[in-house]
Amino acid sequence: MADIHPEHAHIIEQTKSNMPSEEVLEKTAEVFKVFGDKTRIRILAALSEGEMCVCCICEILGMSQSAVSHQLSVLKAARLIKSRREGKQMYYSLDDAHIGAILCTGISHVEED
Amino acid sequence: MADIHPEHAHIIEQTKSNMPSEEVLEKTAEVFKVFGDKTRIRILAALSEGEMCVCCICEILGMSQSAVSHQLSVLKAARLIKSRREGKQMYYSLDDAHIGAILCTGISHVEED
DNA sequence: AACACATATGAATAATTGTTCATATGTTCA
DNA sequence: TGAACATATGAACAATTATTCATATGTGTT
Repeated sequence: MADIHPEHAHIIEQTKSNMPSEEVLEKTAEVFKVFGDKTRIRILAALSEGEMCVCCICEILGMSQSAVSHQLSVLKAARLIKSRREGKQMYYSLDDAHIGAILCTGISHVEED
Repeated sequence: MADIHPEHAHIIEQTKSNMPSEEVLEKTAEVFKVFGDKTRIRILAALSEGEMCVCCICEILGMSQSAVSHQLSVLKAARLIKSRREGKQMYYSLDDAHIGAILCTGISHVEED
């Protein structure tokens, strides 16, 4: 690590004190990490159309029930989606409006340019 | 994969046709994946305070020059940051306002609740 | 040109992670 | 209760990735 130049000391201190806490940054990275997988993004994109059962998600993604279910549990653990049982089927949906907003922001960023 | 129930066929088709293209979803996941690492989030959070040289980033994060430089190159390849040389030093900054906005959205989501 | 400084990069390693396969759990219906 | 259906989950494997170490590249100074 290079030495600290005296003229940098100020900006270093100021930046450190303005940054969010390590805990917040860590949790933020964890949230983005969950968004950072193609299968999970596809699931979220499907659910942004409305609540859906597991077999529909499998069909839309063209993936195995097991693979989808594993990813649903990752999404649920991160509180990006919630579930509701109706008879034999489980219906999943986005946990709150925030999730759809984050997804849209990311998609917009990609679509622009 | 479970069979498709006739009453689900409609929602499956409709959802499929409303979803963004596979290419967009793939790229979106890639962008979020880059946000999905604590070191990179810390770098972005530091840069959201303003442009900064590598040695300052190292000092703020308390990490080795090599580790920081590797992550800077990941961020640059994903066009989340841009760089500018001034003498011996490289100054990095967020690539555009979008990046700060995505970061803020994620942080806000974590901070709320 | 030679040296010191700031940053970048290749190779290696350890850790994390997504999918598959097999099987378990929970629900409905006969 | 037993069979069929829908979903969940544990273990294993392959693939990806973040850091470290060593070294290379690029820039200013003498």
